[in-house]
Amino acid sequence: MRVLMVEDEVRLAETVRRGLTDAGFVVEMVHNGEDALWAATEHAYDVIVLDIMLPKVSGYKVLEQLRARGVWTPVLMLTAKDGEYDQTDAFDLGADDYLTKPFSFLILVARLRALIRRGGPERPVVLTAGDLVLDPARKRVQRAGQEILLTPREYGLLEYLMRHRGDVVSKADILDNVWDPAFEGDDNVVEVYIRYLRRKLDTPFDRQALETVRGMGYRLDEDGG
Amino acid sequence: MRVLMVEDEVRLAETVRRGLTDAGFVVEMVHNGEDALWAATEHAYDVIVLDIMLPKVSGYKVLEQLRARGVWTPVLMLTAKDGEYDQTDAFDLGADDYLTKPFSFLILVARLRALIRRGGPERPVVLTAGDLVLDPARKRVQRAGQEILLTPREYGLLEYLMRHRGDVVSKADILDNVWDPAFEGDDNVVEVYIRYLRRKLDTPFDRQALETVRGMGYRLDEDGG
DNA sequence: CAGGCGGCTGAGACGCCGCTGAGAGCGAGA
DNA sequence: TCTCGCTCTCAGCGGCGTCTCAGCCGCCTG
Repeated sequence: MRVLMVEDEVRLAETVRRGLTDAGFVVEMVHNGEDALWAATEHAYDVIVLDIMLPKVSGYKVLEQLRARGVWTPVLMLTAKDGEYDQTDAFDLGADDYLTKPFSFLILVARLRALIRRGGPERPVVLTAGDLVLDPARKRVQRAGQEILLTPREYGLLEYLMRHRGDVVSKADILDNVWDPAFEGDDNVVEVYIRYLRRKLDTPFDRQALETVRGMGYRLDEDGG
Repeated sequence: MRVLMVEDEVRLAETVRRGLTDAGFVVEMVHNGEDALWAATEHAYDVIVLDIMLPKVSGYKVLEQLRARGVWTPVLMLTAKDGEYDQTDAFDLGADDYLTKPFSFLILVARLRALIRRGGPERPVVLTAGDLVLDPARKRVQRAGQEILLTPREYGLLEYLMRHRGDVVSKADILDNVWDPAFEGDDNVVEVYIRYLRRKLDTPFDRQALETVRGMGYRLDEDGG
């Protein structure tokens, strides 16, 4: 279970490394495209985790080079929501699977296992929390099997919360990741949209998935409340 | 498991050959269309991997010739995203399956296995959504058994929607994939053509297959509305 | 017990999104 | 050359979605 991790954000890299190690992977870490190319050609890995945004050589270039050199190790690519290759499906770049930042660590592990086990890609799956189901591809949300109609902003907020289900996320985090980065308005919008979600997801079902953690932010219950 | 590989890019050809050999295939390699024709008519292969961009005789011509000569070996075609046959679905050229470069090696192997095993393409030949039927080979569309006449642009849009039926596709996605990549105009064209399709497919039958998902895009109902 | 702060809520203004009809431009065919 | 069909542009509109605002509630602290 040897993993090559290519990621330049040191903080993120470190936490992921620790997590993967705990999960039983042997992790090799490099921080730029050049080292990645060298490591991947020199050693044999079961899977490569490749950030698309890298200094010097972009992740995409690395992948291209690897394939050109006959290295066919499965590659899971990390893409940023607002990055240069924003809209592009990472499959188009020849990756075997991909995740969009920010991503759930558990999902990362599951995907890596799937890549190693099946030697094949797995389409991004649906996110669940109890009887709450969100399908990113279809932009659909269900609670207890019943379809819930959301506006784009509501959907974006819920997707973010579900990708971090169980975690407390601050209003600042939410604003950074769900709203336009240039958004300059008040935190209050988040409160308003949390309310909208509660009206559609919690109240009608007499449940409480969206929990307020006073002074800290919000948490989406892993079991759907 | 005999594979005939037709590819002129020597680097790529070599690495793929090595990979396929490792995967247990017996690989025969030729580098141009003439040799491909000769080899394919002279020997029996389980599957042919055919690059569309070839010196002398194009991959498309090779395929045409093969079929004309009664060689029905399954063909997996390799297409480039920006190539001459750019927008064209390789299915339209009579291929049994195709991959766009750059491609995942694992997917290539999976597709080849599928082609050999099932003796047919991975994807169904005719696309359906309820009583909506689209035949890519014949460029024909029917609703409830009744033929619908579409202009090329309308057809292209519908085919794209049907290949992604059930998913929400954004206007940007549509523009990228149905319109000329260099198209610089307004999103509004998409709205206009959605309207045209609705007039022909939905209104006369009092149905609604084409759903607007405000702020996100459009979705073709899997059941035809 | 009082004050303050964080979060909740209802109402409402504004602007953007998508829809629509008309028509200009263009190429193919008569 | 004229006609016809297809593609795309444009501008007006209606309405939904987004966000602001002000007042209120309740928790926490001193």
